[in-house]
Amino acid sequence: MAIPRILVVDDDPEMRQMMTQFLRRNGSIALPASSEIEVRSHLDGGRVDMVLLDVMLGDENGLEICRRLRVEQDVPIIMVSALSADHQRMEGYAVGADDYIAKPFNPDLLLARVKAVLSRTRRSASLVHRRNTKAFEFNGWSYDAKSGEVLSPAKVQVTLSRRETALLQVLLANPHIPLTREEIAANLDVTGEAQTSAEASGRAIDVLVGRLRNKIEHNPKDPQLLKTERGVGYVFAVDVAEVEG
Amino acid sequence: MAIPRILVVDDDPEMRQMMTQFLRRNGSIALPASSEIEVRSHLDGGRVDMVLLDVMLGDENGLEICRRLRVEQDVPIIMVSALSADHQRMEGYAVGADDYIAKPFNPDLLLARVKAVLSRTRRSASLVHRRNTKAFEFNGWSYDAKSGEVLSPAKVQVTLSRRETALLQVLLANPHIPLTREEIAANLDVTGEAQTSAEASGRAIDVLVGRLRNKIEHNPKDPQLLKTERGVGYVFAVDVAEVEG
DNA sequence: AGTCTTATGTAACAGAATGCAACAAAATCG
DNA sequence: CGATTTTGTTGCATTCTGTTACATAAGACT
Repeated sequence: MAIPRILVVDDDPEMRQMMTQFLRRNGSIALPASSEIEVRSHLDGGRVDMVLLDVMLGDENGLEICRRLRVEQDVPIIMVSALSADHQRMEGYAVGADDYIAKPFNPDLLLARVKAVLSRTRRSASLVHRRNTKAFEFNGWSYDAKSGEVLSPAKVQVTLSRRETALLQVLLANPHIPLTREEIAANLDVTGEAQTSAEASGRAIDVLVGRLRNKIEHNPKDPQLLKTERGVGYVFAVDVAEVEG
Repeated sequence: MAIPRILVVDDDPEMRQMMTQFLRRNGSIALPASSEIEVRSHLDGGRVDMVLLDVMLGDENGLEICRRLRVEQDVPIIMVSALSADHQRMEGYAVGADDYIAKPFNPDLLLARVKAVLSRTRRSASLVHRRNTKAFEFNGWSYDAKSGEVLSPAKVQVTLSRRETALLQVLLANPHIPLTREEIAANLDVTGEAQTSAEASGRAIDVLVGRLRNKIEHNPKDPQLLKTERGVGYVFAVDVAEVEG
């Protein structure tokens, strides 16, 4: 599965930030939210693999939200709360939560539970869904995201390093959109452990771009695909077609 | 679903009796067991919807049993233990338990959790035929967890060492998820002993990975299955299908 | 145009991560 | 116990990636 996307719902900004940051450091994409409206907009809009839901949300009630979501959607929910008395926990399970964690919690324990719930979801999903592999085509080139294979228009296989592959993926996801070096760097790290995206010298991306150009541009000195936007960053300047893998 | 059949595994007769009676009073069929052998005979023989597994079983280790069952069978497991410290709980989740309950517990809470896990299982499994034994297929290869047999796409049997088998199991359980060396090592051991898993040289996993590659990769120099995530660890980069065992 | 300033390209280097062969230690088996 | 297999350790080769320094290109301003 791809990187898990976790919706963190808490009305206390400090708590919310703590949790999102921790999850991000441990390889998830954490989406902050503080109200039912925000939760719904996320669930309607993009993919969300799990919801961490605080029980007390100011004037809203987490248990109530959980109950409603359970009826409408099939997304795993872990309740988080300062109320740890047994009957409180049972209420959590009663409204259909997949797990219930008492605050304050050990972050590693939270992570363990998140993983447990996710792997359960994954386990069952693998039996039903079929992962459709993605492949891309651009200007005669093709890139198979599954195998990581890159084929030139002449069907010659080109080997990209890990970082070069990541860059290509970022570009393919954003064709015709100029990206700053910061944006590129931020999106490159999404693989596994998110590093501190503190780019020391700032030129790393330039060099990386140069290396990718050497591999996929017909004439690296006069790039047709990966163009420079002076003063801004770089653009992938051709159309990208997404095809079945 | 019919009345749930729950396997209660505890070597303390008093505890076992208390739990089975409580579960029976609350509408389940409770099957007592006190050792891994008994567990297996039940799982092989009749239908079992869930296992309540004590962590300390005299000279046997509940965590170890859990880990083995997880690989071979697809039955929900709730660990039960007097050890409630956070890291103990994490160990429980780490070996794949669906939940972890500390003794002494409120019987009603136990019931709530049992119901939660069961409803989860029901939700996901209702559409598919329920199977007990596990076998896997990936890229033409097959692995039968029960017999430990590995067959190449050409149906040639390959012999893996114990450690190589363990590594393969860890990978099959986490396809497409980058695993750090620490995560791999932790999941390889779980001998129940000190979870310190102090990897002395840290390179043991690298070598192990290399050895497995030599056996299951078409071209070990250019791995298609067991790929390196530089700076992170390793990934099993193909889809894994669980098939009838 | 000519010059200055800044941004980008890139070769060379360095440090780190990984692959791997060879050896050593440990476990297994008879 | 010795023979065999498995597993961990070590050292070196290779690959990858960021940094640096300098070359080149693009504007900006006289």
